[in-house]
Amino acid sequence: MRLLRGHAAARRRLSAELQAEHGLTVNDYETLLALSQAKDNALRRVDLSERLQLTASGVTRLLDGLEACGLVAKQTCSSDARVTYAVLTDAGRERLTDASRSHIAAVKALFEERYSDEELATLAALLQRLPGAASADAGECAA
Amino acid sequence: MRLLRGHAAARRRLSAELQAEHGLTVNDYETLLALSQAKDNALRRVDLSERLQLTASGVTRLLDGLEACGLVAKQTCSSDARVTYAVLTDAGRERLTDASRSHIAAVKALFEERYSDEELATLAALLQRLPGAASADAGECAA
DNA sequence: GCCGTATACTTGAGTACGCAAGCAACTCTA
DNA sequence: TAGAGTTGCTTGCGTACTCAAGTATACGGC
Repeated sequence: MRLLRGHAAARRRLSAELQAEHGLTVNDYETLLALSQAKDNALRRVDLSERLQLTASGVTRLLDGLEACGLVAKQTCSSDARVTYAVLTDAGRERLTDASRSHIAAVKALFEERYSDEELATLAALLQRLPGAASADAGECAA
Repeated sequence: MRLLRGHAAARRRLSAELQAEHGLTVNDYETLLALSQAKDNALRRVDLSERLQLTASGVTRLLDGLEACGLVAKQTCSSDARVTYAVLTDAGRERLTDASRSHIAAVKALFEERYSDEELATLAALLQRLPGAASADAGECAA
């Protein structure tokens, strides 16, 4: 547990940068990223909660915020009236692009400050096995 | 970032177990553990916040709870009137001992579920370099 | 076609933090 | 020894979650 504790500090640091420069939290950012990578730029709330490792209610409120900012929009599902998709708006895509540059650089810096390329690869391979770690990692420089 | 996301899930799982069985959060547990390892079973709030990677206010409120339960007590510092030590009470030590058995087993299980001994060692060595990761790890089976 | 169960989502209440601001005690400078 | 800065800690307020409970829709068996 203690070994994983640095995570909180790292995350906070990245979140603060993202917040200050683009008005996004890490979860906001990753939501936009997930949507940008998804088919039709849309995802069900359930799938987002899986990906972000949040509960359904967490996702509801996260999206509330992003919807209020106009970065994502709701969209109903024609085949299942229970689901509402979150879709990336143009504003959302734009914000993501803006944020990506500095965020990716920040993540890279954080890790390269401490690890060699080889070590990073090892870390990535191992951490991938923790519960909830997703597989692909494009757009986030393998971190 | 995504690679570290499993951390949240793992932590939640451990915290839930600890909570259900012993009425402690992970931070409660680690506070007791830190005190038990400290000289005279006492630590300054500042040192706890460093070790737990919390802000000073977080520590204040964390200790509020533990003090209310009688697991730690306040103690003034003779040489510096600003500092108040947190000291482990007998009840606190007892609770820690109780909780340790199942918690250590749970942590062990969580990691061994996913990693070999060798991989664990590698992981430990690498993660130790993240900001805020402490060095020694006795009493927590290297996780 | 109806009933039980499962799924998708929202809402209310509670919690564990962080940040900013404040106070008191210490230390350094001159 | 007076001020200026620093350090240790607490408090008020905001936020991002969680869990439990509720609603609405879907779907399988009979």
